[in-house]
This record gives sequence, C-alpha cells and structure tokens, in this order.
Amino acid sequence: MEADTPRIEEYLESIYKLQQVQHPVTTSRLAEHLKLSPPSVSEMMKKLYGKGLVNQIGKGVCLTEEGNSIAKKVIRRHRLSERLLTDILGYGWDEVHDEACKLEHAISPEMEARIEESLGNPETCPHGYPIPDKDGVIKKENLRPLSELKASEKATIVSVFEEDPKMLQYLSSLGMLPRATISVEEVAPFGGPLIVCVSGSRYALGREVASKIKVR
Amino acid sequence: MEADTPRIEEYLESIYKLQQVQHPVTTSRLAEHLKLSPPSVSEMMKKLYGKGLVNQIGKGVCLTEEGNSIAKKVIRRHRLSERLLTDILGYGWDEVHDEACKLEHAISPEMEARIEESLGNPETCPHGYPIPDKDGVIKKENLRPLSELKASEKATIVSVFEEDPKMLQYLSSLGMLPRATISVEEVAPFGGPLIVCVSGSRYALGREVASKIKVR
DNA sequence: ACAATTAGTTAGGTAATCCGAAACATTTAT
DNA sequence: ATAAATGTTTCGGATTACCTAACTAATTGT
Repeated sequence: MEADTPRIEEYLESIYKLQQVQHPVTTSRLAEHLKLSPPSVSEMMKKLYGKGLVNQIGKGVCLTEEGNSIAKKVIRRHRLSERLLTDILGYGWDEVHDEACKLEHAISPEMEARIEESLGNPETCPHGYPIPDKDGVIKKENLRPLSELKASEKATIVSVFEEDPKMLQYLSSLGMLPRATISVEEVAPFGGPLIVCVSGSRYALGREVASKIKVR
Repeated sequence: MEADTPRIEEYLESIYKLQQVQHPVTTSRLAEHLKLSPPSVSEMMKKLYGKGLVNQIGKGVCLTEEGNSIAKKVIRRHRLSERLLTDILGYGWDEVHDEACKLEHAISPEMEARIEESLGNPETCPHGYPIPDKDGVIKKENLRPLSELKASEKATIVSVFEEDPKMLQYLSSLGMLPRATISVEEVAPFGGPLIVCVSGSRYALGREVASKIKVR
C-alpha cells in the first residue's frame, strides 16, 4: 500500500520462496538464503510485522495476504526478466537467475507490460514456473515433486529449481527440462535415489534433487 | 579501480553531463540536477576527491581521467538500455530516459555485450548520442549546436537533448530528430529565435532549445 | 530432567546517504 | 567599498541496513 524501503521486496521474495518448502519460515533459514546475519533478519521481521506483511513473529513468519501479493509482483518481474534474457538476449536458462535478481528491481509496471507483450505473453519463466499476472495472481496447478512418484509412474516435467546454476546445467545436460517426459523405473528405499528414464536414457537421481523438479 | 558505494556512479554520470555544458561543475548545479541538497553534494564531492575521481574541490569540480572513464561506462549502459527499450520493447524515444536511469544500474558487463549484439551494434542512442565502446571510449566528432548556425546554413541533425520529454515530444512532432536535414532561414539578433526549415515547414526555434540540438 | 545444542533477540556499533540551520566565502550591485 | 545576494561548507541529526558479541529461549539427546 505505502512506501517501501528498498530491501523489503527482497525479503518478501525470499520469504515467499522459502515458504514453498518450509512453513513457516525461520529467521535462520532466511538469513542463510539472503546471506545476512540472523540479527539483521530479526530486525527486518519486526519491520515487516509492523507493516502487516508477515503475520507473526518469533516462531517463524508467514506472509500475510498483502505480503504475498507484493512478493508475487516481484516474482512476476523476476520471471519476465528471465524470459527477456533468454528469449531476446540469447542467455542460457542456467545463466539468468542472478541477472534477473538485479533486473527485477529496475522494472516499472509499464516496462513489465511491454516485456510481456513483446514476448508474446509467456505463461512461464524459462525454468517452468508460472508468471503471475499483473495483479500478482498465479493460476494454481497441483504439481507433485518428482521425488514423490512411485516406480513405473510416468510424468511430464513442469519446472526445475532455478537457483543453483550447476544443478540446472547438469539436469539440462540430461535432457530433464520443462516439457520433457520422465518415467520412474525404480525407487530405492530409505530416501535413496530414483532410477528415472528420460528420452531413452536411464539415470540415478538423488531424492534431494528430485524434490526440486515438479511434474504433472 | 576499487569498490564503489552505490551512489558514486550516479554522481559521476551527472557531473559528466553537466560538464558538457559548464566547466567546471558547481555544487549547486549538481544538487539541482540530482535533486539533492547542496550539503549532500558537497559531502560526496569530498569522497569523490578522496578517491581521485574529481580533480579539485571548492571552485567546482572536473572529472579526472578515471572519473571520466567510469562515467562513460555508465553512459554506455544508459544508452544501450535506451536502445533496448525503443528497438525491442517498442518504447517511444521520448519515454526512455527515465526508465534507462534505473536500468543502467542493473546491467552486467555480460548483459551489456548481449544487448549490443542483439541490437546489431548500434552506434548511438535513440536521441543520437554515441554509445561508448566497452572500455568507455567515444569516437569524438566535432558537432555544433544548432544555435550557432548562421542564416542560410544547412545541416543534418545528429542529436537531441534527451532529459526533457516534453521538449523531445515537441521536436519530434516537428520532425526535428536525428538524421533530419535542417536549414536556417533567418537568425534573430540579440539571442532571439532561429527561423528554421525542416522538410518543407518553417518554425521559429528559441535559442535555448536550439543549443540542445547538435548538428553536423 | 537437564545439559548440550540450536535458534532468536537485544544491545551496541558502523557506514552510507540524506537533511536543515547556520557559518563562512564569494560575487554583484549600487 | 560595502551591503545584499548567492554559493559552499560545517555541524548536528536522522534513517536504513548491516554487523558482532552476548544473552535468552527453545529443542533435543540421553
């Protein structure tokens, strides 16, 4: 609603992302993700709470309606930036995350609309995540992490976690990218790897990595 | 050479621009251009002087070699951003300056190179100013302001001052943009207007405005 | 249960960047 | 030449956002 100090968007974006994985988001995880000290984060949480952007304080935080809405607008700019970088400037999909982190804070609503239009209204970022509309609304689809598939299940990859370029490059080299068909041959017990099959080749995929791949 | 606090680039860019017009650049003009108070600027000048980016202090400042070089790298990013906005995102040339002011601080050397390549190595920004190369070097051409032309002289418009969208729109509507041919019919004495002719139409142009148009 | 570990907050401090008020310096005009 | 106007810097103060060290609270292992 009102004036943001510049960092707030960055915090909200991080909280949003961590929230996908862990609910609520703890101070220390946030500090780790933002590469800041816990006291810095703790202090900012008080500010966010004061502005009504997070709903509690102390035992981890969750975004409020408003916090969520702001976060999704930032994420919209991030994902549009990524598409600009890949589709127009020729970047590889494993190179765009960090650049987009800077760009997302330099993009006006006007520019947002123009990027969207110039790109032909893309639905997702290069990693398969949906691009929120201009009001921050995401059409929610019920996706499963690859790690939850049972043996002999077949699925289509929808998104791949973007923040680790090394992992992206690796998965990309195996052909595990959005829209690829993947089938699970075998699931090792006790959190062991999945044996998966992508376009004819068989690979062992750690459960940790598999949980970062969403399928439909 | 070393770590910049974030504002430094912005100051250097402003100093560079004002320097084109007035040598050396005074505290108050800088404050005006940056929309800051004179004390703020005065303080920063001490810092710039300490870092060897300006060559004196007190009676206005001039950029040193190094200050100039940094400024031109910022200007390169600014002008490449402007071209990205007009050529790829479909902005009008009168709309891009302010957007580019934000973008220029979010562009990595890598992205700089990719924009340049994607745009086909443009030589100038949409307003006709040259884009410095990646080392900040500008091929210098000896241009005259339109205001210095004598009656019955003919010239080609090379650049039009970018920072006043209203003026840009006005000049644009008259067809006074880079590469247009302009001839001077009459020059009123005592700093009065020039009567100029552009593609068949005759206009009276204030000396002040004419000085913001560079011709060859 | 309680010691050890882990997580979170408080306290105190630093650095960058801005401001207004007032002091100083310079220019300009009479 | 000097008073008014203009320009610049000094001073004290505010804000934001970060840090380390120390303290407190919560969890966990045995």
